[in-house]
Amino acid sequence: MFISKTSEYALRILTYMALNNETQFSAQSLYEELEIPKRYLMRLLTDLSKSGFINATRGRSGGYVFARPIETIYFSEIINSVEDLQSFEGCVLGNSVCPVDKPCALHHIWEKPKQAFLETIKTTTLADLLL
Amino acid sequence: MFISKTSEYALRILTYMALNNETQFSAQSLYEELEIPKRYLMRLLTDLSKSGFINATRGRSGGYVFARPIETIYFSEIINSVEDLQSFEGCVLGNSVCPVDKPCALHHIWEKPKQAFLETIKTTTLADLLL
DNA sequence: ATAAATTAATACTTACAGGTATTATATTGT
DNA sequence: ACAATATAATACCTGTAAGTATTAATTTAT
Ligand code: SF4
Ligand code: SF4
Repeated sequence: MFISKTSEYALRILTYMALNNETQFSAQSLYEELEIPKRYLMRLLTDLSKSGFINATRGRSGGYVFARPIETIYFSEIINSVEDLQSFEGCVLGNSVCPVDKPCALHHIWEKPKQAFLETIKTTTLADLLL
Repeated sequence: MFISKTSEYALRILTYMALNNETQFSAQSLYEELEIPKRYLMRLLTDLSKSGFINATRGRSGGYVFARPIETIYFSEIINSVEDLQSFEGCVLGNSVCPVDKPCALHHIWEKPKQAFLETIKTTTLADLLL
């Protein structure tokens, strides 16, 4: 598991586009490169457009370009736009409120890798791919 | 996301039992402590029993006890018994085979937190909770 | 023996993520 | 103007994880 399939798709799309930012991509061209079911890909693209990552232009020579500089687009934001990042924050055991007084041993055990994950996605932008 | 709800349940059950290993727990008593839908909990318990973590005894004063010393039960094994741990190993972008020649930048970015996560669950046992 | 208390097996239902289909809308080359 | 080529909106379908229901099997106290 880790992240949802839709998150994977969103990352795949935007990281691919980031390699040639400035360039305009059509849904068709993205479909040919990335292995994502076409209609689902198209729906996702309008979602990403609504989320403000990319701008869509319709019509004969339309397509998608980044709406913002890729230096400002964090992985956490991408993931959060298609699934709830909050679900990564909570208790490993899925307790919405911690049932014990002081943190159980499992809490500490999980804390390190969880923080490593969250830190990474919160501090890394699409631009970092090009380094 | 991170891990499935069923994994959360399995961990919640076994970590709770580990606090008083040797003790026998009935499904009823576990239901009263842990917040897991009763019937689902009961089915999970027989699954965990089949997986060899716990032994079930039926009948009037039946219940569940650990089938093995908790020093030998790794979190990875618990999770793997209810969902496929393999799905944590692969490419972040969900590519079954990596489409590029040499690791893309995202690969390195993800590698650290992923390894931290996998390392932890592979090296930690239920007994470590009691430390 | 019988009844009560437990787990086991099996099948069914529900909710939701993922995927598909259809129709509408916008842009542009001719 | 019109046809061609894009994206947008909306509704529907599907597969799977999660949850529920029913009945069977096992053990033990009385
Ligand atoms: S202390 Fe344990 S039970 Fe409480 S929130 Fe942390 S992991 Fe969950
Ligand atoms: S290099 Fe990039 S595309 Fe290839 S497996 Fe790693 S993350 Fe996936």
